[in-house]
Amino acid sequence: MARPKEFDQEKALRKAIGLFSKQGFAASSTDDLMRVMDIGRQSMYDTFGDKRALFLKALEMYVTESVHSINVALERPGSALSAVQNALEIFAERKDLSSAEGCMGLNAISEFGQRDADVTCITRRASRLQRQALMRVLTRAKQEGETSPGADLDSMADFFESTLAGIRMAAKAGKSRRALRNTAAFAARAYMAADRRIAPR
Amino acid sequence: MARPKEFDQEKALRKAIGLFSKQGFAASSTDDLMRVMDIGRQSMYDTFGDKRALFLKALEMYVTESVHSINVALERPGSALSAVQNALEIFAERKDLSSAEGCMGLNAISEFGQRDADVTCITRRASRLQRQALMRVLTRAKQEGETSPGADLDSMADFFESTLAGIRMAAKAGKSRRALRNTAAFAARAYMAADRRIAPR
DNA sequence: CCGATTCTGGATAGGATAATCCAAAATATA
DNA sequence: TATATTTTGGATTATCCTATCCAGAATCGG
Repeated sequence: MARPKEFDQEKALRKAIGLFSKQGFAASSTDDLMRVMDIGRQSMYDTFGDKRALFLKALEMYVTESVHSINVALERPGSALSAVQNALEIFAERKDLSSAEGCMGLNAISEFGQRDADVTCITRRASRLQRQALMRVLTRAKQEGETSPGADLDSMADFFESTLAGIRMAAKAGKSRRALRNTAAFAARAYMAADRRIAPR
Repeated sequence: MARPKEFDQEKALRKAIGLFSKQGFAASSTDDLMRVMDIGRQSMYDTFGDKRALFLKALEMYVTESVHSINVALERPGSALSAVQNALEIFAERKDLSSAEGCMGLNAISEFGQRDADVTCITRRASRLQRQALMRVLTRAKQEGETSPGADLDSMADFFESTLAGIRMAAKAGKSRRALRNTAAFAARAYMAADRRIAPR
């Protein structure tokens, strides 16, 4: 047989995620990528294809893990609304929320908008998965009487997603961990307090 | 004397803002810029300096106007909290909130993080101006008894800023105008409902 | 030990890009 | 009209970047 690959593909991808998160796609040269991934040029092209393919693989991996970690929190047993609140507060503690790294998913949306079909496909699929989990827990909250019967779950979901994005951007903008925590806590409380006042559709 | 400049610098800057908002700094070539600004290469370099200087001028103009328009809404006479709510709802209607354009300020933060001192300086100054206006109106709300006496104004301000960022990103991610409106409305109501529950520092 | 495959590293082609230079046309004031 | 300055557009240079190619070293199974 042949010589086996010497590097850990997953680890290398994580390194690439780190660089892309910092610098975005356009500003990350293949030389930079080689350096942070600590592999040869040939290995990089053989294993991941070209720079764009590498970016898509990295993005896929990032958003999958990101959404998963949020959904785990959302699916916590017990009070549904508490799970939502808790998910927000856990989110504000994530270590990848920093000015240096930032969220690769948001960066990708920021850099490509909706112009790149492949990027959009990946982010939208992830977004859909998260939305589904969110709607499940909100529906449960309604069924169990934690929200008013006429609560507008879609608006609540929009607001939740927007809050996450806001926290991510605040982190990238250099806000302190304390500020992120405050924002999440405020949103979490606001979340519970507000639904009572929302008119049904 | 000499021949006067034939193009409107401000208009040209706005065109540049449009392109940078769409594509970011790195992905906008000088050829692209010339084309959208509809001026010659020499005129561009003579008037604005190099690409980076042009970007900084465009960013400066963008964030100044953006913050100003929000602050005008925040300083509306009458109920202070209503002004805050109204500012959110007006914001959700802004025409520059679209998947195609996006917010140039957020794009810049996303692309450069805190690594570029000049970019950071511009965005931070704008952010500070907005924060000041926000704190003024929140302080007034407190003084006039619209919030609880122990309301945590800093957290409220953090939350407000985060909400704006969240709406901007939602727009860039392709959400419908309707979703943006819902998010703003929900946040606005949440905003009023929540402060009663926030513990003082 | 041998053959097959992969790794490493450097070389290189090909294209895009930023920025400068240059010369001719245009337009203001004196 | 004459002069000075700017505009315009093309040509140019030098650099950077992506991606491929190549050759020798390394490592596995048989």
